[in-house]
Amino acid sequence: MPIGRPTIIELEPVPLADTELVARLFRALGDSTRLRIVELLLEERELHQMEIVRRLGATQARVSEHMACLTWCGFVETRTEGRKTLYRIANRQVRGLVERAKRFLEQNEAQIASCRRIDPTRGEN
Amino acid sequence: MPIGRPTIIELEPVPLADTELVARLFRALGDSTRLRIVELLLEERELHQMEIVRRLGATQARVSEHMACLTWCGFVETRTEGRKTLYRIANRQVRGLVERAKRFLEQNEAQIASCRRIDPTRGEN
DNA sequence: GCCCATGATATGTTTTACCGAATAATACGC
DNA sequence: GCGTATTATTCGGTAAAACATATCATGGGC
Repeated sequence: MPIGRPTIIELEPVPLADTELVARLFRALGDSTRLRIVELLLEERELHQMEIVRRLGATQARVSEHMACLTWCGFVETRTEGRKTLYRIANRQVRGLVERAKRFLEQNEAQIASCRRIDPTRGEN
Repeated sequence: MPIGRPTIIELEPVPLADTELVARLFRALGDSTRLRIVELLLEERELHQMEIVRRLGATQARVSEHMACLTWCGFVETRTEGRKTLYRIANRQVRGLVERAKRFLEQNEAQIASCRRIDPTRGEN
């Protein structure tokens, strides 16, 4: 390989990622608690768990489980410091996904808010 | 109101897309039946409902409901021709979202596949 | 060592929403 | 009009998964 500008990594021709897995990924971000955590971390760079608990006003157990999910799935990375576990967003793609969703929402906010299929009890706004 | 070019409706200055709504959007794509429909339409450009029913091997009622959801939320647009309703992807953003998700998945496939929090019965691969 | 702060896990309950089956509405051709 | 192809709706059952509560594990500071 010749020396020169960094090689542009050719993206594999999409290994046709099983649709079910893509759906799972969307579901991972489809819970509002998890998404609030992600947005918090996008703003704050790095937080430890109890701080997240405080900001969300959720129980510690709940946050712990969601952090495990987010970390396991690769959205978040951890680092230990003393007793604390510090969490941060794992890579740029996460922000990209969330921002794209927000941009889509700008044009479909009302529709999505009132879709009876998704959160039936709350629909009919 | 003066005569002339149609007024561009000013979108409200983004009511800071409530996180809950973003989560809802992700949930809309987080169902594998809906996502399969979306991917079908991304490939085929335009299909009517019974054709989708055939390809998915799902019941008509099920497809009908999911189409309603996708249309209502703005992922899909419809057009009537004779008795048939033709469906197509509403805009480029939809493809963008799905492709970004797939690209993310390329690096986290195994993790997401085995996340016990998301589809517990199927986990533990 | 003990204590306390932090985080993980286990259990039972409740909510969400997907699904199949049956039924209804609609529109077109005749 | 009648019959049929297409799409929509309703309802009961069920599975996924979020949640609260309680409990356990770990690691520092003293």
